[in-house]
Amino acid sequence: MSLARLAALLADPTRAAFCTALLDGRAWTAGELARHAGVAPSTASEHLSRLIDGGLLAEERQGRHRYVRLAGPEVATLIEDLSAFTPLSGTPDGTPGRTPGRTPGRTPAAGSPAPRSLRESTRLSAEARARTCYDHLAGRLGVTVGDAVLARGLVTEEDGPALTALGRAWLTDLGAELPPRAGRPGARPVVRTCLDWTERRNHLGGAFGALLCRTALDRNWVERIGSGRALRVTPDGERALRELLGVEPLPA
Amino acid sequence: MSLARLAALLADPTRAAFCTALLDGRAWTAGELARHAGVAPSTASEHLSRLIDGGLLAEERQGRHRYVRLAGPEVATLIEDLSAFTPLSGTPDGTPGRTPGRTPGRTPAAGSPAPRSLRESTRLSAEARARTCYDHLAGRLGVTVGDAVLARGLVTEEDGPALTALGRAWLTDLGAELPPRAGRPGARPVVRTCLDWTERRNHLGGAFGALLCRTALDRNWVERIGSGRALRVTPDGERALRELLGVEPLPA
DNA sequence: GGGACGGTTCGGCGGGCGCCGAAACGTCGC
DNA sequence: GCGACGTTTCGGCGCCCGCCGAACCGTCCC
Repeated sequence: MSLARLAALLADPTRAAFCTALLDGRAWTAGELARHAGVAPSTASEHLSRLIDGGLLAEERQGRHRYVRLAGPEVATLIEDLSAFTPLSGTPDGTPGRTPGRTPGRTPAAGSPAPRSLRESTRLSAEARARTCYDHLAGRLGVTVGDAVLARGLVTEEDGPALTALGRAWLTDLGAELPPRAGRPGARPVVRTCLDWTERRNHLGGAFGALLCRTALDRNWVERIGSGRALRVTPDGERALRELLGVEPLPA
Repeated sequence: MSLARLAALLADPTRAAFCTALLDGRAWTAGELARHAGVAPSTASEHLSRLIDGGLLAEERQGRHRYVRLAGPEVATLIEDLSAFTPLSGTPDGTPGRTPGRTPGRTPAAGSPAPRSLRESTRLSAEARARTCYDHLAGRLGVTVGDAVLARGLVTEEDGPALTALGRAWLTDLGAELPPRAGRPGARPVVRTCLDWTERRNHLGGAFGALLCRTALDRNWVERIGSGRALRVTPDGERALRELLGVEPLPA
């Protein structure tokens, strides 16, 4: 596959919307994505097949459902990198911001294009507070954690972001382990900064960021609310944040 | 600009070919690019305008020439990242590998599509030996230098590639200076590994890689040959390589 | 000044592709 | 078994866009 073919996969507004939505790291059904992007199910089906063929998405069939998710962290990184390049990417709420007047019946103006399970405003404020960004933490929670690991010297930003010896010890104490090849050239970097859409500041990505998020979910420090990417910090989570990172209750 | 619009800029084989060619870090004229891609000058002109509007390319007009180059290192990184994603990108010689039979008269089969100043085979072997990759060194020279800085401990790959204290001292001795903001989040990383097309191994990119390349050109350790990206190591350069990095004369 | 040359603008053409609706298929639940 | 539902396949439509050649403009050089 050539560079042009790869880019062409992302060059369609509908497919781009799919990928952006899937950046939350979860598996969506074909129908959900179709409603989200405001296209017919048949259209969505074709787009998904192309994205899967191209290796950007992975599918998992369950009964009459077709679940689909990003093929891996590299894909998420790629899409983030591309998105970071768009000077004024979309509206503040994260909607991709479709070009007006492409095809009749596709303007997202009247009514929310795809009501999900939480009411729109509730969902947005919940996501601004805490959410997943592919496989790590984002929103105010994300940048708060990012600031904390930096302030406590677990991560340094000298010569590019990296985990310190202190950070490695901290992980060991925590009982969490990085994948063996993390950080090796070609493999996933240990620490990556990822621009946060809502906060307009960096939060923590990479293998370390993913490990933190997974640990937090495993130990029930955070839990999913609704069907989207929004998270809630549990009481256990608040305690862990305070004890492990010196983070206060968390800004509401 | 949305993600889709950005991707659309790279989604055309001709525009992709332009960007790939410009990855050598030099400024090309519109006509050179047109011949290189095998399209009419008028077609190239339109493509260039779109790429410039999109912020991927920068132009510099000189007399009746329109020189054009990548807008910055971020663009080069972006294109490299995307290229790294294509499993079997192009033919071994680095030609983008156009999809066959798109439009009559565009098949690159018969004859070299755009003879540049060196004969094709000469050019290819020269480029395999030493060339620029955007603004840093590539080819056998590039990976050799990359290996050397790693072996001498100037760069480490623990927790992601980074310059060591030894490396900083080495730079100071050399009288070379990194840009002040290099490595800060959002700015250009100090050390980046970049997959070498010909060697299929990593060479040195990032601000450090660019600094080395610029220094080498400034001090006449390497010089351009031909009008392409190929480089030749000068006698001064061989001496510098030996004394500064312990690299032997350089594989022919 | 005049011719050569690089680049641009404009019309016009053709193909690709994204869209939909209708019909069909498979699964699930009653 | 039957209807509901999620998904897919197929035809058909319309637009977008990449291509070219012709004409034109500005620069360079003799």
